[in-house]
Amino acid sequence: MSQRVSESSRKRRAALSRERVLEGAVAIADADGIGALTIRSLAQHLGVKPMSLYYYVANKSEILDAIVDVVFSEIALPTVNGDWRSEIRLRAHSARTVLRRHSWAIGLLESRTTPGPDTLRHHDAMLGTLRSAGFSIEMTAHAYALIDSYVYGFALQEAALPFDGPDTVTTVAAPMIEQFPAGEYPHLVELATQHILQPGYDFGDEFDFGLDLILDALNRSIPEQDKVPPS
Amino acid sequence: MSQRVSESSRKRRAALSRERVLEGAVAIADADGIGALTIRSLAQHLGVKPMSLYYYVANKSEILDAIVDVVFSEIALPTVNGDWRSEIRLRAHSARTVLRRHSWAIGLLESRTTPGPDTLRHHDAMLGTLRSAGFSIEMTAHAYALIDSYVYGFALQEAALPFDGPDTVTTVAAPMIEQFPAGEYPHLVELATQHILQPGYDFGDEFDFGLDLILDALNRSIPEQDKVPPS
DNA sequence: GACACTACCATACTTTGTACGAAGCGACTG
DNA sequence: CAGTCGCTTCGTACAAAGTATGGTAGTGTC
Repeated sequence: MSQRVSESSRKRRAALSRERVLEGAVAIADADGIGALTIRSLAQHLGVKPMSLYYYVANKSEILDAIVDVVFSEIALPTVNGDWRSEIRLRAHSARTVLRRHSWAIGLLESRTTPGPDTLRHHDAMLGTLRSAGFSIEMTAHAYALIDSYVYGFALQEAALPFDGPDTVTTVAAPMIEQFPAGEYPHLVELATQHILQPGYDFGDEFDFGLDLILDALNRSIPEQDKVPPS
Repeated sequence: MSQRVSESSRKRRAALSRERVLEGAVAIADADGIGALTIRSLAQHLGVKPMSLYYYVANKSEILDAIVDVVFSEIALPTVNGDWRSEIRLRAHSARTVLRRHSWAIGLLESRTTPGPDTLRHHDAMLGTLRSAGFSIEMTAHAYALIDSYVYGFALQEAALPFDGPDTVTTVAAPMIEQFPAGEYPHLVELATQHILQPGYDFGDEFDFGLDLILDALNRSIPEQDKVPPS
C-alpha cells in the first residue's frame, strides 16, 4: 500500500496502478453514489488527468465489472468445516453487510454479466459448503438459488429504502403517509403506524427471520443418513 | 384520456401525452436496454423533437421513476379471497414474468426511492392478503420482507444470467468453463457439467422450489385458530 | 547517443441532459 | 376581423461525460 517509486520520478503523488484506480472508484461510489463515478471525478480523486486512467483500464465498463468483483472479494467465504447452517448464515450476514456498505453494487449486478475471479471463487465456496453438508447436486442448485435470491433481494430492498443516512424511518415515512389519499392504502398505513413507525423497529432485523426460516426448511430436506453432523 | 384535438391540428402523428412518453420509454428499454433510453432516442421514437418531451416530464429521472411504476402496474394484484398461498403464488409468478419482460427495472429499483401510486397499491394488496390469511402485523412484516426479497432476488439473478436471447446455457457456459484455470472451481464445474448443462435444465424452474418452500414454512407459522380456510 | 518502454497527459470529437426562450395554433374577446 | 392568451412544440446552445488519437517525459539498454 506504500509507494516504492523513487521520490524523484513522480512529483509527490503515489504511483497509479490498476488497484488504486479500482479502490478510488469504490471510494467515490460509496461516498457519493455510482452516479458520481465518472472518469473525470475518479482522475481528480487520484490526482491525475482523465486519460491517464486508460493506461490501466480499457474503458469505464471494465471499471464497473471490476468493482463488482471487488465487492464480492469482501464477502466472507464459507468453509466446509463446521455446521453448514452457521457457515451459510455467516456468509449471508457478511454479504448483507458488504452490500449495505456498497449499495450501488446491487444495481450493477443486473447489467454485469461477466463474473470476475473473486465472484467465481465465492460461488464455488458456497457450492462446496452445501455439497459437503449432504445436499445432492440437484438440491444444491435449489438451495443456492434460494439462498442467494433471498440475500440479494433483501439487500435490494434495503438499498431502495428512502432513508439511508441521517434520515430515520420516522422523518421520512411519516410525512409520506400523511400525503396518502385518505383510505387509499389501509394496510400500508396499518403496518406503518402500528409497527414500522414504533420505536425500536428496524427493517434490517427482518433479515434473520427469513434467513433462519429458509435454512431450517432446507435442513429438513437433507436425507438423514447424508447429514454431516456439526463438528 | 382521448384526444379531442381535431385531425387537422397536428399533421398525422398521434398527439403526445405523458402516457405515450412513458410507453415509448418502456418500449425502448425493453427492446435495447435501459442504456439505449435517451431523451433523443425517445423523441425520435415518438416522432417529435427532444425538447418536446419536457412538456410532459420534468426530467429524465422522473421518466425512470414513472416507468418503474408502470412495471408495478403490470404485476397482477393478489386478492383477499381464496387460499392465500395460491394468491401469493400467483402474484409471485406474475412479478417474475413482468420483471423478465422488463429486466432493466430491477437495476432501477435500487436507485428509485419514490414509489409511485401503482407501486403503493401493489404493496397494499399484498399486505391485505397476508393480514386476511391470519398473520399478525408483526408476522406480516416478516412474511412480506421474505417473499419480496425472494422474488426480487430471483429476478435479479435471472437478469444477470449471461444468456438471454438466442444464446442457450450451453453456448455460453461451456466455453466459459473451459477457460477456468484447471481445478480452480471444482464445485462450480461439477454443478455445471452434471446438472446445469444437462439437456432440459432451466434455471427458471428453480423459482417454484424456493417459493413453495417459503410459503409452506410461513403457513406453519400461522396459529391454527387464526387460519382462514381456503374457500 | 539511439532507442524503446513505461506512465502519463493535451486536445478534440461525440453523445447526452437540459436551460432558455420563441414560434405555431386554436379559442376567445373586443 | 384583429388582438391576445394559453397550450404545445421546437431551435439553439451549453455543460458534462466517455474516449480516440497522438503526443511527451523519464528511465533503462545496448
